[in-house]
Amino acid sequence: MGMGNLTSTSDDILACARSLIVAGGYNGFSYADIADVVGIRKASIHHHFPSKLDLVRTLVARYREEAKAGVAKLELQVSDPLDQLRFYVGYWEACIADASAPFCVCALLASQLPVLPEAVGLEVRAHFRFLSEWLTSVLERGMQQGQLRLTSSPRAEAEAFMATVHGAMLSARAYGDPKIFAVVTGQLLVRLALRIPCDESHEAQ
Amino acid sequence: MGMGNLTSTSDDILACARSLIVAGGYNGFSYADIADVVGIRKASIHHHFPSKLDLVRTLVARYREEAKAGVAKLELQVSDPLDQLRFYVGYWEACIADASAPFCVCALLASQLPVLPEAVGLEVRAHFRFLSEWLTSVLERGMQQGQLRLTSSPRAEAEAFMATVHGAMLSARAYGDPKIFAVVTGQLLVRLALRIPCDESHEAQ
DNA sequence: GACAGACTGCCTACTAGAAGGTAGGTATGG
DNA sequence: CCATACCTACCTTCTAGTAGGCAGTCTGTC
Repeated sequence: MGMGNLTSTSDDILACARSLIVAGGYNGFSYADIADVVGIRKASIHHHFPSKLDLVRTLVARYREEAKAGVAKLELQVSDPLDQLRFYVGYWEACIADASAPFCVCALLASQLPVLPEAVGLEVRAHFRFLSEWLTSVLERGMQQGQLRLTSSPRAEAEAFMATVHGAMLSARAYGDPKIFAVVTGQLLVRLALRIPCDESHEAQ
Repeated sequence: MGMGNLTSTSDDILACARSLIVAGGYNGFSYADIADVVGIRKASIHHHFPSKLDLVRTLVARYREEAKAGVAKLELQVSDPLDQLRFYVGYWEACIADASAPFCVCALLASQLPVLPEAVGLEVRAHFRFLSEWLTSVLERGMQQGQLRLTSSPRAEAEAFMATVHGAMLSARAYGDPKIFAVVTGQLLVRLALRIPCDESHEAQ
């Protein structure tokens, strides 16, 4: 077929697999699960993605592309470094609140890295590096503009930022309470913004 | 048999299952995997733990007991709140560095909570609550003693602390580099300790 | 102290179902 | 006519879990 459907079957498969991975990781779903949801047969999935490895590698690669596109768009639309961080955190806050995608695919897969096919592991690692580098650049710029005050190097602070966001996703899931994500990440932002002078003592949400 | 072996077979099974879960989660291992490592047959594992649910529930329950015992011991041996946090972080730093247990069992299981048997999920959630409450009490005491200066409530700060530690485990695994854990958690401790006055500007590692 | 019975730990052998994957067919449309 | 998309039917291997046997060990009773 010459395409035409705005959402092709292979897109449906990828979207379904993504949400299944977000729920239970690489070994937490099967082709049968996808077939049930998408409404096709197992064999048809193999037509689009010969092996599970192909499916997940493609899925993560696409996820990374979307992340890169999202960041690029953010860089264009929002110039203020602190606002960029706010936007990034707010994006996840919304995803977690409406349960549409309550976890980062790569963060979840990273937790099971030892049992992942190597090709997938490499994609996952690449996402971490990308995110870390972007956050580093944002923090660096915020520092140079005197808007953010860091207590250690931009790189180290970026790693801490990323780790805290991932940990906040985990806690929100563990407690079954989306609000905990905002509680944790809110402090992150306040802490970075607070450091403008060293005068009055704000109280964080 | 009247016991006697310091390490019984069921202990071996639990220890093996724990390390397999740390590597790949609930669906990342099978009875066959355990049988291979422990050197018994699959059916013998069912003799000790009728179902996988039994095995993992027991394993997590024991893990929680160990954690509680560890914290109780820490409370006895170390009185200084900041030192307690240092010790806690140092414990994990060592586990990650020597790859003996490079992830918290409950943190890993929490990431797959949606596909976990409910009984296991409840144990996992209970661990998060326990850890959060302990950290809250430590931060609260440190604040009262004027040793730690918090920017938000002890509870919120405890959640952020826990999230950052878990996220640091994840990053260490994603990068395949134990050092990243220390880089992230080091800032956590410095930040809490730094806040004694609001005078000079230290530069963290 | 001998002995039956129960219990424990582990075994071989098996099951039903689910896993990922293949072979080969059919309908459709450029 | 050929490629795409999907199908039915099948295969192999792995999955958790079961049935039943066998050797040792602990216990109570004579």
